Amino acid sequence: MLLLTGHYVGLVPELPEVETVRRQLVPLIVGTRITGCDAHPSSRFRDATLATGYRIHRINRRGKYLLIGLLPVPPADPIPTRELVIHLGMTGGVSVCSSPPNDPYLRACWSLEDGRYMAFRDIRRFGRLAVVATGEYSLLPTLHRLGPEPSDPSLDGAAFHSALSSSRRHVKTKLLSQRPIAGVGNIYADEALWRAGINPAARRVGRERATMLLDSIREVLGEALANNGTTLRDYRTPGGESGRNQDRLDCYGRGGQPCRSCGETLATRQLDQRTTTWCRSCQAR
DNA sequence: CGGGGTTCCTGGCCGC
DNA sequence: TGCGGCCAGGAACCCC
Repeated sequence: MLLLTGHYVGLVPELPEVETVRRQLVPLIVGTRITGCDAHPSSRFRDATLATGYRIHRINRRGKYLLIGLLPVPPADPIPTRELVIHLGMTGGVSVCSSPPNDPYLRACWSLEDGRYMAFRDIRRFGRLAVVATGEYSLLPTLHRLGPEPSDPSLDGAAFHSALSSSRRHVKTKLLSQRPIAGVGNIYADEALWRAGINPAARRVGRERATMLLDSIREVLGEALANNGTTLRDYRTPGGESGRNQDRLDCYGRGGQPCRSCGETLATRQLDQRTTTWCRSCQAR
């Protein structure tokens, strides 16, 4: 029987979805030792085998990256801890199951000491994983230079405004870069910009509006997390439920439909190679 | 070092 | 019904 945690198909996992997966995984695998691994030969996945022999002692998250803490067995001194870093990409998902999965999209499968398996499946292979020395992220440039977590109390309006002011790129593109703040992808960028009334193509955002945008990002991500994430197609939690946030989206995916604030038809266009939906009236330049 | 463009993938969907 | 073509999209990567 397959127990799925974060089995995403056609969904872009952003911070709330990755955090949902993290919370589901903690009680299932923390404390367990990895005894073996089969991995897809692609450089995106073959590092999975390097986790063999380690014990999983914690699961953290930074932005959209899952950070699975590994302790050597037996413990060494000093302890050379490592981390299994997983990015779900667009269609990646992690599952824990009691028999070997038979799945054409399986990219890595770790056997656990208690006879279970942890599997990473990823239809489109946009995900990737790596095993690194703890905190050593130089081979993962986006993680290496990742902005603060939305929950970071030191991230205030002034700091966010400063981070947004360091270049003249479109504000939405800066959000997607993961530099001003970690974990925002296309869905929640559109949602937060709509809520804050900021045009996605703005290149300068004043101090006051930057504070509003930061508040909107925190609200949007928090509400999505409370709803177990956004399901656009086939995401299922271990109990087989969908996330519930897709019904709450006000902007993303609603191009051509009326703005829920003013009634104007929402517009859609490509902005820096990303589909972008916004309200020409509420989010005027 | 920043920014712009390209690439990786495949199921789902649309139109003929 | 079948099929070609297009779309979604995070982040690495390459080049200027």
